[in-house]
Amino acid sequence: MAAPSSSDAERQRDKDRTRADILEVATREFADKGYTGARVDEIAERTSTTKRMIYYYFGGKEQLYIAVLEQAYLAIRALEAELDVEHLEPEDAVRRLAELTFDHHEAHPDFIRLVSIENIHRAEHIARSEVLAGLANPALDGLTQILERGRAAGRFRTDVDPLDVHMVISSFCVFRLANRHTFAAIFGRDMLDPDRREHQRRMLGDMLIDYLTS
Amino acid sequence: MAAPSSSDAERQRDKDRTRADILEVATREFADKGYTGARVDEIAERTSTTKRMIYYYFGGKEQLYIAVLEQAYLAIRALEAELDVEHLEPEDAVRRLAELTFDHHEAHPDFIRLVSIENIHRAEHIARSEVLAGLANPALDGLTQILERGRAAGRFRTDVDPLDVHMVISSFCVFRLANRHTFAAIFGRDMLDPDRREHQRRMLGDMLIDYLTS
DNA sequence: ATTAATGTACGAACTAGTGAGTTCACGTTA
DNA sequence: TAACGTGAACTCACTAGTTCGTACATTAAT
Repeated sequence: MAAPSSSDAERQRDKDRTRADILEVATREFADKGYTGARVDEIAERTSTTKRMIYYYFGGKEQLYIAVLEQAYLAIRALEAELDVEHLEPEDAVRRLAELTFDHHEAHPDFIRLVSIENIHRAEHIARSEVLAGLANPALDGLTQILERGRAAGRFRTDVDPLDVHMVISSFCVFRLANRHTFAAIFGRDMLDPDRREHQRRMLGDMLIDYLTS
Repeated sequence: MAAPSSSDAERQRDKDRTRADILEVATREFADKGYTGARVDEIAERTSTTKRMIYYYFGGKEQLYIAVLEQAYLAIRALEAELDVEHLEPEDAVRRLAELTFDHHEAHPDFIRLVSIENIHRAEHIARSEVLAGLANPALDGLTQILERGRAAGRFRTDVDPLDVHMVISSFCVFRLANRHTFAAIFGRDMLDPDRREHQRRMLGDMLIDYLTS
């Protein structure tokens, strides 16, 4: 993607590439083991560079973790910004938004894990990040407009708050991934089973529409 | 409660009490810091006994953690077993069950945290526990009967699976607690705000009924 | 030549787990 | 009844191994 200043073959010294490499490996390690469980030495070993570079570029374990969080949130937000549901009827727009979130979360399990991990730590690292504290959410803005249109058309109930609806969608989509393992251990059912996927996806949309139009 | 063989004042040597004491402190520490973040020394210090006793009674950090999980799940299940909604109309029963779950989760944040933590670890400890692997769920049994009654009476849609409904209820109730911190950091809203509690509680019930009867 | 980038080796602090010995309650025996 | 034996419950100090972070040396680029 990015054109290196030097030729392709020998890119031994490449600040951006080294940083990106560290960040990618670190994301996997943190998502896999949690903040406390992650090992700086382990990250260093899986990188094409050394531990020294982690401290050189990021400063320390915690700052590296915050950088991982920032990158993950920004990437997700960038994807969300692309969804446009403005042109659809309110009902279809809600359903489409829910389904996009559904697909979206399923496609990014590492992000869900990072969020879970960050919640265990009471979001202390997000709070410490200037980038993330109060980061806007495009999906929520879209939802707000949809609900307003539906309400204006007299088709949606009037006592709904966008953030509450967002919460319902998120909770359903996040739960399937975040609680997958205990759910399977206790109930013996994999919530990500492809055979039940379509049913669950439609169920979420149905539920939202039934509620909003009741 | 339990009558000690010796007099009340000096119960220096009490196997059950020591074990229970360790387990209670350990529950707090694990729920607070996660499995990896929890420190055996810290648990020992907050206990009225010593670290050596933890190893004496439980064997090690991991076995102690599993014992904590087992106790937490059994306590929750015992509470759930008490709820009886058999006598209610299907609609009221569903709503009541959802509201009980709602209250229940809110009242046991440590349990929710332990579940989150266990999911980060891919439920490997639950899988290792003979007590927990495949533990029955009274709430789910109740729900199954309610849905059958509703369906038999021609009032509920026929394509609903009890476990899917359970999933909807759990996801909503768990999300409020489990993702409270990142949600607050990003959106600036505390999902446990008492002012919005009733609205959320009713919303969950409405959504379920609207969906089931549509 | 100067500086940015990188590699290696090491250390201070921490952490789970253990070795070895002590205290207490209680039953047995002289 | 008093000395003794016994095993469970308990204390303290220690160790082997890990983990984050850094001092110092080295290489490449301008």
